[in-house]
Amino acid sequence: VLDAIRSTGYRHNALARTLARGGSTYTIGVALSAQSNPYLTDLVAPIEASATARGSLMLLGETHEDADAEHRLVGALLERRVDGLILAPSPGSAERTLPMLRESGLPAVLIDRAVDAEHFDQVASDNVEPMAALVDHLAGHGHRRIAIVTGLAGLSTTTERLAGYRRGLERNDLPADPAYEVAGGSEATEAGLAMERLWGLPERPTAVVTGNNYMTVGVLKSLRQMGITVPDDLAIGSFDDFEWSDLLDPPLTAVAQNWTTIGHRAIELLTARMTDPDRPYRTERIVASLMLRQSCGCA
Amino acid sequence: VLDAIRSTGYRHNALARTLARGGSTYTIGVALSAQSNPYLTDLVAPIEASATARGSLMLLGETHEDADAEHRLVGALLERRVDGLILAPSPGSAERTLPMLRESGLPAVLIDRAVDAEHFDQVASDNVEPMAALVDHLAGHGHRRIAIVTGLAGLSTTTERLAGYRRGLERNDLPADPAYEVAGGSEATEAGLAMERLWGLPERPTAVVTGNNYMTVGVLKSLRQMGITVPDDLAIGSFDDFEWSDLLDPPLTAVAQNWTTIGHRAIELLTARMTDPDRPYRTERIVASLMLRQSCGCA
DNA sequence: CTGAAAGCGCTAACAG
DNA sequence: CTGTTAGCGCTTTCAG
Repeated sequence: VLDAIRSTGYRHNALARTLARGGSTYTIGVALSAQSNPYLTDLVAPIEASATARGSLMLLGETHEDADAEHRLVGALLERRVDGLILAPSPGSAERTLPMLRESGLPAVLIDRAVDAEHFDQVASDNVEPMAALVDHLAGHGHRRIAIVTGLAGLSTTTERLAGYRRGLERNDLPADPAYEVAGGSEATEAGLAMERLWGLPERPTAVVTGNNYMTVGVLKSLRQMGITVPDDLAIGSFDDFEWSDLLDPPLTAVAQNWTTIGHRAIELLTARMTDPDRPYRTERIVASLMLRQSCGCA
Repeated sequence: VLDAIRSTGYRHNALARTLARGGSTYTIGVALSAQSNPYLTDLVAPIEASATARGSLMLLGETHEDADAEHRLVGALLERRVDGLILAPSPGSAERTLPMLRESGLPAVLIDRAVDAEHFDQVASDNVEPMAALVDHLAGHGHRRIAIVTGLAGLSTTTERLAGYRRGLERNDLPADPAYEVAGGSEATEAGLAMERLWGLPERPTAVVTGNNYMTVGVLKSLRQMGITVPDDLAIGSFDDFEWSDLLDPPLTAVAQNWTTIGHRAIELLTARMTDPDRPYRTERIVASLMLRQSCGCA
């Protein structure tokens, strides 16, 4: 019999089994935009570890930060009968994807952007306080004109980090100047342009904070191009850290999100919900840590 | 009827459909070690784009660079009836995974490490010539004692890059000194130690090349710790580039693998094989480009 | 052209 | 305890 198995090249059909059992597929869906998440690896590692532990695989899809693509993707995941879903909601998610997901009854947890605490488990970085702390630190170095390059409008992360920036200004008795809040589009090129605009201001800022890693790169490059010295001409603090930040010139002061923890908590919340669908929804905020290096003016 | 659909919360069952049709699952498997591939995003983007184009999703799994884990993973992928597989073979793949894969008849393409041109389509970087070119360049700067920090023994990439290093030495009439070939274990910490050993040599090298990005980081950190100035005390050239290499201090001269192209070609070869299972096997080598910056001694 | 029936590869609940 | 049968949710074929 076993010989026959060998010679026929027989393989168990997991699909048929699932269908017959009416049970689980041992597959969990992960929907996010890899493009806008360079920390994919960190985030996904704990998810995959936990998946492997229960004999599951990850069905990975790209949302492309697009409500439509996301809707299709989640639909496809639903049809493939994943046991659970981890989703980094795109802008516009709330219109169609989230309602659909809710009605489907599929255990799901939202990551990165916290958008619906009423109906979903969520895990995201605390964006406000760490950004405020970054401003605190810059103010502590004596800066009074601190600007920000903000991300794409409509993203909860953008809103929250901007709020953190303003909170930071306020509690250091610094005036909030709209001219110092420039849009960097969450991406390098636009952020570089935004930086040039800031530098062209009659009253230049002496320090700047950026809303994410891509914008940091854009700002750094445009600074280098303009021949501006960090931190002497301009101090800089980044929201989002790089793996090689201390090899940069100068080493970059940054807020490091704890992606591994986010992934970890996400998969924990997901398994919890899979075992008990009726438990109350939780939104967890993960602390992000301020990594003090030299771009802020520290020695 | 459509109302009923809505109210029942009906969803098409893709599994049942596949079973009934005996057709494809519209899922392609991707098996690699994310841990050892920081370029995951670049690599995966074209794969996912192409998958999306044909209405497929990616079933992603980790090999953990472990023959056993890899074997289980590929088995699970097979049972889930993926339409095709893209695999970055771990060391030891040839013992069990590749034979199994071969017998299964599943369209597959091997990436990153070229290990079996007889029975598989493969896509990998050209490792030899770019590494030799890096040595050429260093020799051109006048260096005569050029060392290498090599990767894990047994990996085809390690072997090939070492071969490239030796070819580079030879064609510049430089002697090959075994003391200058130190093992960095493909990972940062060990590479840092290897660098210290190199520096402790009676006849120190004046330049060093590294076998991958992790080892580059390790070497750079250990250099910084030892207070060695790049490129004055020691010139350095890296196999593997970083997204932010030109922001490093000094900007890093590196061989940049073209991961996007690798992913692109992989998915092309895969679809080609899916449509014609009997076509001859191809191994494609993707050119890697030498990015000249300052760590090599260029102005 | 609509409607019933068979079957995809399995598992679970039956008889024997 | 082994062997048969029904049925998971679909698609396809074949009658009506």
